[in-house]
Amino acid sequence: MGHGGKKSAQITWSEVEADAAGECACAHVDAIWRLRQVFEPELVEKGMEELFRDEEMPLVTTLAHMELHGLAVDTGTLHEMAAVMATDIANLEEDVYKSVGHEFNIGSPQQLSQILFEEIGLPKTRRLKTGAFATDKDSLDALRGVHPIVDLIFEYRELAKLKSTYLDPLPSLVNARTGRIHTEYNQAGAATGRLSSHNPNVQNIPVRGEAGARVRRAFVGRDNGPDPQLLSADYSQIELRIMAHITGDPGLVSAFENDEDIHAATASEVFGVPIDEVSPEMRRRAKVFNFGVLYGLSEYGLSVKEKIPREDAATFIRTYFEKYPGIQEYVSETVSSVRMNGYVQTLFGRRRYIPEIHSGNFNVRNAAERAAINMPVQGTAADIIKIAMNGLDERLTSNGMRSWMILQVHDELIFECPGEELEDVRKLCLDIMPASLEMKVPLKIDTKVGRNWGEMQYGEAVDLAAYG
DNA sequence: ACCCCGTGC
DNA sequence: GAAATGCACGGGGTT
Repeated sequence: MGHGGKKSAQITWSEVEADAAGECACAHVDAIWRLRQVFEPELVEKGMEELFRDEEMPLVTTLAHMELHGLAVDTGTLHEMAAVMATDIANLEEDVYKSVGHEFNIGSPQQLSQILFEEIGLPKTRRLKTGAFATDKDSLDALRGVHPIVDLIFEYRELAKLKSTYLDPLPSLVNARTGRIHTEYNQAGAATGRLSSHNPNVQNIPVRGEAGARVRRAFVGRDNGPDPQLLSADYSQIELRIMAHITGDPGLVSAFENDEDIHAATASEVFGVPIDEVSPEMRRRAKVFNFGVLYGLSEYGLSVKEKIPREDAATFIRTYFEKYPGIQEYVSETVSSVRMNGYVQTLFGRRRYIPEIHSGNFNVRNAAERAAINMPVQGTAADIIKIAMNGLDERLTSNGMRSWMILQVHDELIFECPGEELEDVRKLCLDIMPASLEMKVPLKIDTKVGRNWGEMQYGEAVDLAAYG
């Protein structure tokens, strides 16, 4: 919904004369009808009319319901947090200036580079296009412990980011009439078929870290009372399950069929130990492999990220593909297919054209290959949740329920429910969400409930009676 | 308008 | 031999 643009200096419909508005609306309808004459045959020819008719068109209504209903935020909490954070940030700035000997703009990457690497003389990082040295997280991570200013920068950045991106803008996005936040979803914003969200972007609200979790707690149920009113249902490991389904790789499929911890199972395979002897470090590393393969991670990228010799990274990747040969096959077949056809597609026929695959530029071409490898997986996940959203919206409406689907965060749906409907909505989710696609592996749904988005407890474990 | 950086999945 | 993990949005600095 919405026009999806970032910003526009337009007047609103309420300021337009009724006659002029009618004229304009008719012109739109006429234009859309003529566009249909052009695009409908193309959809048919490409085998995408079902995707369009049964998935995307119903989603227009579903998203409209979500946007119009909106969600409640506790603006009091946001304002308090912003005030506390302002003094924390001021104190950190003072500490930084004292450490350097003078004031400067910590938020300016150029000035910060000058201070850290020229004035203080810290070991230089990679050079940016601008000539300055990189001050991003990974670069500064290597300098922790070298000088006390590094930790101060990290603390400053964390708080400044949260305040400027979330705490300060959110209260002003509360609609005066509804008292709620009404994000706009862009249905055709992402090249893979994912949704995007803006005004505000509800798909990148912090979740990690103590300060970040506090921001999430400001997203509350309608009454903002002690009783849980929010229900979250998310697809567990949906992209790796799709990878298992597409590739049919026996190791991956059997891990999911047996409901194993997938990263532990991968660690067990790659490191050659029984699954109950997998150490936390081995599991963490296997998780990097599993996510890396979805994005086309290279041996160089792995060696940098894991701080291991390139040869070791190469060995890991080779072993990984030996254990999951179906994945290796998928990667090479996808790349040759995109070269041949010029596009890749999801299991529902959604296409992404990638002309850069023929680029003469090595970098551009490699990036195109990685995008091609990722799209069918990420895009099929997007199709699956979109179809589920339509089913859920339809059922919530036809059942006459008072619960609302209010948020989508790629693999997660959030509902605002009267307490007595929580259990019914959970059952609807468990019923509908896995049903979008018949797969070689189960689609698993985890559910949580809570009084706000930051304090959610896993479904089965929660005794709803305890909440009265 | 672009760059850098950081948040989410 | 290059560059080196996919998809978004937003704040703030700089030009």
